[in-house]
Amino acid sequence: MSLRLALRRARHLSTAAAEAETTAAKIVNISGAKKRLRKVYDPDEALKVYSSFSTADDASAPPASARHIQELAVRRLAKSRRFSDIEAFLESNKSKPQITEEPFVSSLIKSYGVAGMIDNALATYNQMADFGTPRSTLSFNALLLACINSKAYDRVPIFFNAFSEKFGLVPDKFSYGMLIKAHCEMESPEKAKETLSEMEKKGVEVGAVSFSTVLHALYKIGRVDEAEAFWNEMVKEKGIKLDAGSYNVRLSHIRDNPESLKALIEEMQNEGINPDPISYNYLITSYCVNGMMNEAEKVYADLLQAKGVRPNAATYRTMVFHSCKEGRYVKAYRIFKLSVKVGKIPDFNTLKYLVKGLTEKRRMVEAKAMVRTMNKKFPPDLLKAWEKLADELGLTRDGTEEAGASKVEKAEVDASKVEKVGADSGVESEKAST
DNA sequence: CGAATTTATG
Repeated sequence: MSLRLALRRARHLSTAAAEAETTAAKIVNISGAKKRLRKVYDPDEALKVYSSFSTADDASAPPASARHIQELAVRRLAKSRRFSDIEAFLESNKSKPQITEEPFVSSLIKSYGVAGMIDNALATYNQMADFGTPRSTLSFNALLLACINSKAYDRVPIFFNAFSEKFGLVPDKFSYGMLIKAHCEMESPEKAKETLSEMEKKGVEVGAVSFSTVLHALYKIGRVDEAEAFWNEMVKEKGIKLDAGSYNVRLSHIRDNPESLKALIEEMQNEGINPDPISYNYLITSYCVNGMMNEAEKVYADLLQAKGVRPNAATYRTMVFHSCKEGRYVKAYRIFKLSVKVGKIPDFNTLKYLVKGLTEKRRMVEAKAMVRTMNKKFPPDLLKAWEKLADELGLTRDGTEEAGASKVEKAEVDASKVEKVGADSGVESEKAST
């Protein structure tokens, strides 16, 4: 008997070891690396995943995916403010043979942008002559994007003019799109509008994105009348092709009136444009803050049934928060469970609100289940605060591992029930017992 | 698979 057990255990251990070895040392497969990076929050681990992957295949893999993984790793490092590591890592790529390929250099430039290191991005762009890398709008746009990601908006028009002239590059709709974004961020919609006219003059297509960027900027600085006139001008006179994003900009500025929101969503459907999750989130939020929880729930329920649209993480967060606010904690808990199932879990503060509410309502089973679930799901930086919260609420015992402890706790709960028949505040006795 | 846009922080 014990031999069989031992054998089984040995086999189990060896598979586990083999698995650990494959994940740590070699990830040949790209989607595997991506999956793993999404879960790995330690920047060193992220770097290891990236380098094991990038050394594993030099030329064979689709380079676009590899570059995406590089940006993910840089993002993780930047979050921990490990800028010298980022520099060392990205600079080391400059000795690789692919440095003569423009997409490869562009990826380095964009990665520096993601890290907020705009001077390194610019230096890399200037080095391209030394590398012998050809220039096109690809690297030009990468540099502009790096400025935007670094929030160095004032540099965008400077680089835009200087480098397009110096290297004889013809800006495309993406270049112009980023120039427009920069002007909008610097609160000068006039210049953004001028850029739009320049695009028309040069025969570059003005699409929904560029248009929506300017529209949003106008609303944001409170020029509502001008925004509406701009919509009429561009849509009715110039026949711009709209998308859900354009309508979402308008929806975002109808806050207090759920009926108007609903009407505008119907209008977009009549125009043949499908509302996206963001559109529905505006409607749901508006119902919630105007005390129309049942209507909000109906939109949410329809969204779960609908084909082609899914609730996103913000949908679950809004529904959980406002259900809690209305005291509907069990309903909120059900929504939370679904969000876990689909991997779109609300943020820490929302879940804090929920677990506190469940505890106050004496829904201990649900509260403890929640603590256990999130112990597995939260990244390390949030896990500490979560464990502290669970401790304060007296939820650290999960009631299954230690039978004795859970019995004692159960007895205490029952006692408090008997003590205060009809009273609904069990919070104090809970605090006292911990 | 991807270049530029748009939510809510209660």
